[in-house]
Amino acid sequence: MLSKKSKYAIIALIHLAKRYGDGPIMIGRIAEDENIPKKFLEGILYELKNSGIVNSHRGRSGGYYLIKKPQEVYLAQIMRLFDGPIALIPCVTYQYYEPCPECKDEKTCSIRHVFKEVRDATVEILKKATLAEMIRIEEKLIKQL
Amino acid sequence: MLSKKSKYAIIALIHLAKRYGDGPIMIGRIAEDENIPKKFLEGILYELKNSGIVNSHRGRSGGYYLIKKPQEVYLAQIMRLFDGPIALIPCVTYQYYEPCPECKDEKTCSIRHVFKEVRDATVEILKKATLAEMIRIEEKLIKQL
DNA sequence: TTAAACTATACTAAATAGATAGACTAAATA
DNA sequence: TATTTAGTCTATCTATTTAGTATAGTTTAA
Repeated sequence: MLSKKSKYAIIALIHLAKRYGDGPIMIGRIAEDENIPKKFLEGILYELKNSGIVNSHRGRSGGYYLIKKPQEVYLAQIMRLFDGPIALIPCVTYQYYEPCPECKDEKTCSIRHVFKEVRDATVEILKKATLAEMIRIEEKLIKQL
Repeated sequence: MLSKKSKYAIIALIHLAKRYGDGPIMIGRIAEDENIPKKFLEGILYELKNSGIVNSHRGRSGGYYLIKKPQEVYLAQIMRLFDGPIALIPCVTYQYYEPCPECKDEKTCSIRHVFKEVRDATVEILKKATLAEMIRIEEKLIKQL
């Protein structure tokens, strides 16, 4: 399951992406608009800042804003930041590789083979899902109502 | 991530599927061959029995055996049994549906839309992955060595 | 100079994961 | 029929993670 941290991060980033170029948005504003506990969101935005996706200004009329372009931030990246690997078993991750302790031979492991397929399919979808694309999808869904 | 329970269940079921029709296999045998803690595996096989995938005989020469055909047991089913829904957010599951508390409008939610795609792609792969198919994949991988 | 807003660390409650313990029941066989 | 073997079933334990709160700052614009 996607953690609340990832979910809130995605929601907050979409919020910022919709206002890309408008200057800093206050944490309290985002928290209220998006129904996210403010204190919790503070920590999330702080991590997003440390990883170079957003930036902030302090003090009065401060807030957070996106520094990457909305079409350059994709969900896979955000999820990896907060939840770690996207793969469902550690032996098919690139960045967090670990062998399965009970595995007899990784090269012939059918479980690994299937979960690698799952991982590849998932990553393909989550790399296409940029913030810009998320906004586009929402607009499309609204039109269809 | 896949839980150890699901992983061990899949391994044990593949073990039984390879010996389908050979009569009961002891828990201790499976545990030793597959490097799974025996007591832990007991509980797992017990759950698999209660959900009608395997059956068992007690006493001397007892053990577990598959009652469903290897081509009728697929990974999605095993994972749902031990780990719950395959979807990454509860608003796109069929069997465990729950609305996201922070969601403003489910019908136009782009996050939901993308994670529904992920879910569908994952389920498609995990439904094809029957025990019979897992054995076939392993054989293919061995030949390729 | 003050209040709004971010920075940083630490803490806690609840849930879950991974496993173990132990008493019990059934079946085979010597 | 006594004994051994192996599954049955419930309970417990411990460590980790998750989700969220608390507190004590520091910056900066108005």
